[in-house]
Amino acid sequence: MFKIATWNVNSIRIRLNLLAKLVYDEIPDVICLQEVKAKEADFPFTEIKKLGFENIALYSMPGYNGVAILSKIPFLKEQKYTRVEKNDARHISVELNNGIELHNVYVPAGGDIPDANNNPSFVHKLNFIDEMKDFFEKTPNKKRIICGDFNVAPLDNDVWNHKAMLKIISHTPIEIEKVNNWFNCGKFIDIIRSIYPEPEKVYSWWSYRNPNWQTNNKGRRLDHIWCSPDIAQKINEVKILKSFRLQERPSDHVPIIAELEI
DNA sequence: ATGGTGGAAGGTCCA
Repeated sequence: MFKIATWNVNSIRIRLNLLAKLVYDEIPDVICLQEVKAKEADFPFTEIKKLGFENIALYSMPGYNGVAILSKIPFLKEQKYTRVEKNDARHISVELNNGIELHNVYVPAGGDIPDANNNPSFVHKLNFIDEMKDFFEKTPNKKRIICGDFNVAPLDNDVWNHKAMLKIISHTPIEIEKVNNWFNCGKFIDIIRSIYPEPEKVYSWWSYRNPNWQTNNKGRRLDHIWCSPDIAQKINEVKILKSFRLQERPSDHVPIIAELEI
């Protein structure tokens, strides 16, 4: 049995109490965090080790971005990746000693204007996704999990209104095409949708800017867990922990849990 | 019809 969590925490230091709740409630073996927003010297290694995660792989920078893998399972190897020629701290991987190669990815949000000619952030996002596809195409592996905040809601029911969202970054056709190319290059399985297939609406993020987020429920499924075909038939359970959005000082993303038999 | 909120920093930038 292998239990993995992925969560965009939007600052690890602010979210330590909720991280502890996640650990106590779900007892995951591995937690992938995005947007830790703390440089190495400010990262709460001691507190996280006290929660039972002795193995920590961190790729971070001051202020923005930053990804971490917290694990009860030792690492055989870890790697940080420079993406689109920026030391942006958005992609880290570890080889777990249970044979799984685990990638934790934070795809750029891409700004507000859905036009590559007028928005360098959007270009950066598109190039980032292309680079992910190239990377995974060139380095096939049969026991692989890729998870994180991809900042793209690829399916119609990953957003509250498919048609209304087509011009909103995270659901534009060009992003969806690129994410699909990435997805298809490894014949990956969308672990979340394998348990909650369309047309069910599935969201993992609700904007901070909407105080009525619960009533309006205009969420998006931006966070993903994919796996290679070899481990796909052994998915026991997937949970999207929406209650974390109701806690005091929540992240705008909620944790996602997947339990696999490996 | 632009703003709404949150976080890191201690300016504004980013989401």
